[in-house]
Amino acid sequence: MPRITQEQKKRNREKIVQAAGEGFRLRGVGGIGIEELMKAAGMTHGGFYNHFSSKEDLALEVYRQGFADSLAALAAIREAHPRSARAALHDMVDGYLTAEHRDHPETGCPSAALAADAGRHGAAAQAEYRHGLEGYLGAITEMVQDRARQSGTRTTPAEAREQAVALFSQMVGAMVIARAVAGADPGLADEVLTAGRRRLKRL
Amino acid sequence: MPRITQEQKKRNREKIVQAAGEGFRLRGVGGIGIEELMKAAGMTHGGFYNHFSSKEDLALEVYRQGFADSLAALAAIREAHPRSARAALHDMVDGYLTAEHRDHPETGCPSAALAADAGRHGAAAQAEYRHGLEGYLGAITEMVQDRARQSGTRTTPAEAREQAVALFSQMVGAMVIARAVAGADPGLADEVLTAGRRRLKRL
DNA sequence: TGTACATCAGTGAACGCGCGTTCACTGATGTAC
DNA sequence: TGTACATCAGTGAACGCGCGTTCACTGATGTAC
Repeated sequence: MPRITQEQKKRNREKIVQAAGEGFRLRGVGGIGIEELMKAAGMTHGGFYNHFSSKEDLALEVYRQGFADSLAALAAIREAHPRSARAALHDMVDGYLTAEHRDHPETGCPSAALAADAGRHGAAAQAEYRHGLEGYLGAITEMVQDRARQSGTRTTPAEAREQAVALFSQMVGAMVIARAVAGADPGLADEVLTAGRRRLKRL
Repeated sequence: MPRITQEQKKRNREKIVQAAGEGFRLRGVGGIGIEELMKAAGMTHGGFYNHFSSKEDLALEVYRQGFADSLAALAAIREAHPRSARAALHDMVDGYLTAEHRDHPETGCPSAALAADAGRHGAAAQAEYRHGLEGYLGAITEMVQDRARQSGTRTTPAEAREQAVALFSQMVGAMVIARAVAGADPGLADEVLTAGRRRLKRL
């Protein structure tokens, strides 16, 4: 049957990245093989190297796209609250620390699902992760600054940044722990998410 | 040369758990093989199954011992500050969110190094992790209660527990993120740890 | 206390298996004229 | 616009490799008498 259209090739590539985005998040980069990923994308495994030079190369693309998606979602939240960064931040926290997000790592935050992997992989993976995280932290920092401005509080850029970093750390930590115990003790997992939500909204 | 003393067997088992504790934390449970672990413990791989029924069985023992060590370390901190739970909590945070801990996962907190693995492994691993975490959260909750009592603040047990859960989530999240970016951007990693320390000590 | 023997911890080769990657092949697509 | 041919994306078999686990073997230990 091959050869196929250039557009079809592009679509196939996207399907591979999509399948890997979900597979890597669910089971770790090392936890799912290329054969299974390609099957999920609707192809056989041999063609993988027409799209990527290696599995690690695919992982980089997954990080890139994961952060791009997260940033887009954050931008949508901000646009939904043009007058209140405080409301946007609350929405962000409430959307993040949910049972839905906990039970579906495959479509969720790349940091919560892949940060441990990133730390263990090569320099390129760490660089890609760092770049994505920096962008995400930048967006949260802006939200914190906007909130301060809107409430008339005086806040230095360094303070806003520090608050954003701490806020994000807490969201990720609560999600990682909630997922680790979700199977054995859903009540404890809920408690972890609730504690995070309540504390973060008290600011 | 075999057979060996019963005491020697016990010591060999401990060496395997020790090697696995470090290897699993550094590279994940799936990231290091039994042959390499046994070599690090000073043996060849064939004897592994005289001590454990499977690799997963070894992972359970690593969780168990990791939490036991963490709890013991926490108890030591509390004993060093018999009159001030506040000082003990500060010590805990300052000891946890350090570059030293970030750069040495192999001897550090099991949650920061293994929680992502725990969530992906079987029911037994999750149950073991849950049990260890529950014990650790209980100890932190006591410290928060002590602090409230010592400062004359009125705090319900539920509030203390919630604070403990949120506090621990934040410590773990900051460490996971700091480790993910440490190789690519040590400055950012430091910033994450510092933001966590400052925010947690402001309570 | 001394002797005979059953036990069993560590050794190292072997097992089946799945992994990431390579490759010869196919035939529709893209292109040069 | 039509024709001839080079390109190349997907296929499926094959590669070497490392994994978790098993096993026959060895010989010092533990035990029964």
